[in-house]
Amino acid sequence: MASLKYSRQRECIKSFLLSRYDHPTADTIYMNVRKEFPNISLGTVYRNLALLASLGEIIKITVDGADRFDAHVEPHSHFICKNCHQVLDLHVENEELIQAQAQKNFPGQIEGHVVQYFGLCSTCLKEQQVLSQHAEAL
Amino acid sequence: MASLKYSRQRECIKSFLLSRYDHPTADTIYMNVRKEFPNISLGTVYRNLALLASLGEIIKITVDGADRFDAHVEPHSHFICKNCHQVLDLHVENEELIQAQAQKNFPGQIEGHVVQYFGLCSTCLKEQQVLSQHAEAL
DNA sequence: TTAAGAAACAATAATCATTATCATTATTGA
DNA sequence: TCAATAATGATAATGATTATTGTTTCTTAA
Repeated sequence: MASLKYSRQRECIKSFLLSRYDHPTADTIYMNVRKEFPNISLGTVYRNLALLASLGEIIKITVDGADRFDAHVEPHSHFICKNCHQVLDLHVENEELIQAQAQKNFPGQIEGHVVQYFGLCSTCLKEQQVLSQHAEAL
Repeated sequence: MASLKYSRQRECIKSFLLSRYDHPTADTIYMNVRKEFPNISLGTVYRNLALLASLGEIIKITVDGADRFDAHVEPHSHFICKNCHQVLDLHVENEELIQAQAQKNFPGQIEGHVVQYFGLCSTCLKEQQVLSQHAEAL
């Protein structure tokens, strides 16, 4: 019961995600998987993303707007640019220590944590600097 | 232009949020504010929540499901129970240090961060322990 | 005080992301 | 090969949020 059957669509979704490091949304995944399966439906994409996430084979990243997905499951954090909204990986040394620290004050059982950082990515930072130089010049 | 006008509805939304520590959703806020303003519309609630958040007077918490709101803006983190889905406050000593740590490896400009912890709250933890004792007894 | 302009309102339609339904197709194990 | 059943594609439904519209309420300055 509840046994899992192979599906080529699911395989394709997972291998697409493994090839990407930019945390695509369900819609982006849909657009790309359609190159190989022109008739795949968006519902199938969502269904398989939920299944893969429940198996721990991918990670769902809940952010403002549409959820994003990542097949690279080694622990790491994410940086979200408030200007261009791209999601970048960010590995922080010893970040996991905060969980033990948090557990000290907390009567429940902490099983995991996620950290999201916000700000300007290097590209948008440069753009902003250029703009402020222009403003100075006036 | 773009000056802010007082509104009793906005005041009511904010004072309701100040009275609560359980991070209600827009819908919960709507239900409660209706006690004082029976004709208020859900759109007004959303509009004012967005406005207050942009002013920094409240915080929007993006979680799975509906967004939640918090008028207690002192830095603190949140714990989300994976069983009952309630959101609890959690203050972690020195948590802010991870942001400097993260900046070390990152070429952009990190301006903020949020941490969410997951697991079982103390109530659900106890329930689960009772259940597993019953299972042992069989 | 009152008329003009601006901001906020209530009501509701529209949008967007996601989930559910259902008839059909694909996979798997006997 | 064939029966059992999981997965699919198409599409309807849902839930959260945003946008639109016409009306009301403030504010301000004549």
